Amino acid sequence: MQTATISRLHEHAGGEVTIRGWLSAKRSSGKIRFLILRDGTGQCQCIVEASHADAFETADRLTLESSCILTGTVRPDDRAPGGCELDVTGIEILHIAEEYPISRKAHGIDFLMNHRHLWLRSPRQTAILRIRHTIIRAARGYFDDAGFTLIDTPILQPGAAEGAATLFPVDYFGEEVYLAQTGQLYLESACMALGNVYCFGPTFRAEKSKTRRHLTEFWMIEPEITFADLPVLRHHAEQMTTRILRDVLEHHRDDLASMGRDTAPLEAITPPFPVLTYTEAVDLLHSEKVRSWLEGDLADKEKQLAACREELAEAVESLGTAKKAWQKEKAEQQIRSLEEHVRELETDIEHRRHHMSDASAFEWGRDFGGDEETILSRQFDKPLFVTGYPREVKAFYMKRNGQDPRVVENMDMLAPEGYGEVIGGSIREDQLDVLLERMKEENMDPEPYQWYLDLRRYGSIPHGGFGLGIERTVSWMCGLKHVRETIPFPRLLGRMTP
RNA sequence: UCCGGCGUAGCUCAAUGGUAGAGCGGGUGGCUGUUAACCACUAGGUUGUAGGUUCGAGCCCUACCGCCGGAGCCA
Repeated sequence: MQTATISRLHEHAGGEVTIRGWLSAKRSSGKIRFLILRDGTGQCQCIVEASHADAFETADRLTLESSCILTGTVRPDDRAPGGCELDVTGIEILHIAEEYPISRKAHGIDFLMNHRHLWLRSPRQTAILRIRHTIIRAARGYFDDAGFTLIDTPILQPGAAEGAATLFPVDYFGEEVYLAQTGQLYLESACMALGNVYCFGPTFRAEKSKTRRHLTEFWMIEPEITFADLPVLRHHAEQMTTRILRDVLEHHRDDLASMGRDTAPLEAITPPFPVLTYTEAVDLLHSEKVRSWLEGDLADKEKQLAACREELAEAVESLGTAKKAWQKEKAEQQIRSLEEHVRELETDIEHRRHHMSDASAFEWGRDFGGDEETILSRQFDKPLFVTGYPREVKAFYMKRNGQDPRVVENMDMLAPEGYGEVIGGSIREDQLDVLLERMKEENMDPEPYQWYLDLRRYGSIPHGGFGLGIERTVSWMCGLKHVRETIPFPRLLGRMTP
């Protein structure tokens, strides 16, 4: 007797095997029972006929999410979702589950988040988490293959690398320290020892942001590259992104399809990616091209809204003709989701009206907000690099541009389809006096940074790096509306459990 | 922090200021190929909390709590 995983069940066609897992669904019809077993590798429909009296009786005792061991014969069958079925001859119960709170019907987000530990078992969530794994492996694989050394940077840190207002304080034996918001400063040190390095770990931001793009705890992969200039940084960002796209598309066709992700926009992405300087981006925002695009986009949305309202009217009508209670319920559910869609489109349209005035009125020197990012990235069907932001809106360690001292040598990479910033990076300021001057401008006390400044005292070199936000990347690849589904246990403003 | 919306059965939601309901899920029974199966029966409620208005409040008013959406903030 062989034990098999569901994903490899087809290899045992005709043979007798044992599979172990959880009951994810059960249907019955007279003298036949259909058990859908889930084992983490896949789902399999298992048939129990009354002729196997023991198994048949046991099948009736299984509740949703009960764990069990099934023995039976593997039979390829087109009627089965996975292509294979198991004709069950024996059932061993491991545990009879209590009434499972998550049904196959609709649930609200609050309920699902409160049951995140169980919600993870649903097919959509497992698909997302598998893709997350592939993205992390691809990103790390890219740097591993390119000869980078993995460096683990500390999570407990004495001070701020970015704005101090967004740090989580921790009581460290009576001293206030902070959770890391980047590994960068430490990574720069390691870079001077080992050459090209990268870190991968959690980072923490105490921003009171309640948006679909923010978590208070999220994961970043950050390379730091010796003797680099901006084109080198962009090259690595581009190649890493391409590698991630390739691996996700190669290994997750089914997962992406199961969550309704249209892969065409992902497949269309090939290097090179477009590049704009900040100044060019501001000009683009002011341009006739963007103005007419915004108008066209607004018209599109209004058309969608009209269509959606029409659909809503039809749904209301079908509610009137529904006979069965469940048909009525279904129609009501459809109406609710359409109403939600209408509301979404209405706020979208309102935002776009603001966009039009905001874009033309955008002043050089301001940082781009979500709106500007969205407009810019929507002009391209590939990720967009924006480089050379004004010094004032960027961090102290970014290298000043030699030709134009108003801007720094930085880059953001904005994902297409409105997903916004997924990568931020820069060349680091490598001159001690310039760095000190910059810290003074920011009212920073150089004392706690002496160790960091040492890197500019003992063999300073040009170098730079960037950070890729894992959750935003997962959200983009999966086509999700919110990053809360991209991490197993999201930490959000006002949500800590489970 | 600000603006808006919501809070009713385990879940998703109904209910002109006038007897709290449906579907799903649970339970019981039926059906030999089901795909969110279906059919019948059944149990299940301090309407977020605390006040107020009213003959009467799930519904109106006030405060608070919670969640959602958006803004601000944000490598």
